[in-house]
Amino acid sequence: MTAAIQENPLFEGLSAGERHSLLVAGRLRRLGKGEILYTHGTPVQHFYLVEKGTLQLFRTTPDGRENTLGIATAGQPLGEDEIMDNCRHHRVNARAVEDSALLEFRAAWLKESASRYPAFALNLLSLIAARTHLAELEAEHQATLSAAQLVACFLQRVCILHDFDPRGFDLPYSKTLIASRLGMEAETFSRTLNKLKPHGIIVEGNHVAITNLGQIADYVCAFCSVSGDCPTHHALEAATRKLP
Amino acid sequence: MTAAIQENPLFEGLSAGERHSLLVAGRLRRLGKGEILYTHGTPVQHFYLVEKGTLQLFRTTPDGRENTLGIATAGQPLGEDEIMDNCRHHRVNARAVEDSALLEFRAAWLKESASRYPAFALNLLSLIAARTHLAELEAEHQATLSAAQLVACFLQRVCILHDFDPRGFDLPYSKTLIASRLGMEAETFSRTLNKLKPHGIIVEGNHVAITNLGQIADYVCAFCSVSGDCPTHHALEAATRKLP
DNA sequence: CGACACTTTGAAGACGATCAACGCCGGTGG
DNA sequence: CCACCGGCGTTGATCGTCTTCAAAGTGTCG
Repeated sequence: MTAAIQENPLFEGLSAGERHSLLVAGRLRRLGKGEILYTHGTPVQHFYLVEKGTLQLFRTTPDGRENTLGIATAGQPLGEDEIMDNCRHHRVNARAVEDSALLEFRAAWLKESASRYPAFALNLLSLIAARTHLAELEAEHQATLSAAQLVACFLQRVCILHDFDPRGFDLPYSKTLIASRLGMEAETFSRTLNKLKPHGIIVEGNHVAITNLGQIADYVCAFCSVSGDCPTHHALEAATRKLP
Repeated sequence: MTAAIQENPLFEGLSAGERHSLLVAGRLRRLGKGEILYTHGTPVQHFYLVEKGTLQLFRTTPDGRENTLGIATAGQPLGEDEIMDNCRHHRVNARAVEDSALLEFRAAWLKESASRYPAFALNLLSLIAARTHLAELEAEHQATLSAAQLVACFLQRVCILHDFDPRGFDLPYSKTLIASRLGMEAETFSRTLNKLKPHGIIVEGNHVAITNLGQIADYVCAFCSVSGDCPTHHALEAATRKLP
């Protein structure tokens, strides 16, 4: 049992005993790179917690395009929205983009646990509410920001989410996947990376260096409605201050 | 107390007594056209249910643009995401675009009620999960659909949401507001309306007629990942079948 | 070594934003 | 009663951005 599970905010405020009685219901599930966890249209049977690895959540349109909705890494829940929305069938596909491990629970377990432990229900509500906020923000970004601004915002989030050193880190996923996640073509993404240099982000190959937070704020955050309240940008500023 | 409140899905599965004990905590609040309910940055103090009228939820960016995130009409909850996400301060502004009435509850009431009544907590989870799904879908649409496709999808939703006759109805809000809601310029919106005629939607002035669902499906839904499962499009087909 | 996925670059084209101008309407005030 | 104004909606011309199509370089894995 990794820290990503044990210290998951979903179980905050529960006693060690309660936590244990919830977690024993989970079964370990391993996926190889490229393996499918579930596909659009199949019955919703499980709730998952990612223990290790990376999952791609995506949809396909009738005209054959593939659309990445999310990238789930260690600690992230999977399927909670479909279960709570009383979806019988999956709305998205989930695929491992690298060798991964998940904790698998029956779908009904989630609702039962929410009914039994009010603290768990509130944690779950908090988690889904936060996800809603992110999704709404993303819709706003897609509608108002340029490709380069989207990429800059994404790179900041990646850096914080994976606890990387802002001064230099490697992209944790392929550029193709990131481009798909951002709703742009791989060509546009590639071209865009070079345009970020004058705005405080240097990308060479797979390596990213966030060199000037002030420039990034002027270039991206100034056009986002969250702007001054952006937890990601603040976290980056705090992380940078701690460094020599 | 209107039906929009009494029959709100939020109270489904609760006894009449439980429902009453929840609703007595609400205070009626009236807003005139253009009046502000709350603004970005002010403390989150209340949860609201819209009883009548229309509210615009919007953000402003540092560079002075106004961004409409949502349009809330009768029956819709307001503020539940910010409360459940433990936001202390509002992330958005809310303004009445016409004379409106709301039922106002203390913010803490929402969490207390969710803790006390598991059925209420599950309804709340369901509601927020559905909202998440919509927000994610909207992000996908913004990233992949053209302006004309966005408008066509929106007009279908408006027709179902307000229970209009698909063969002919008037737009319930100003075109400026709709354009802002869809993240496009008013000029683009205006031009776009004329392009929809060959695809099954005729707009003249404020009047909309949805004339050919098959064409709309080919033009919009075929490029959306929900496509065959789209509840809105299905509802429209069902509504059309019932008509002479 | 060869197949194949990933990445990059170039050139052409489509699309939406922007700026500008005008018609329309409802309200205000003289 | 009419002149004026501001908000709204439409239309035209132009421009920048992103997609698309094409081609070639890079890397990995069998």
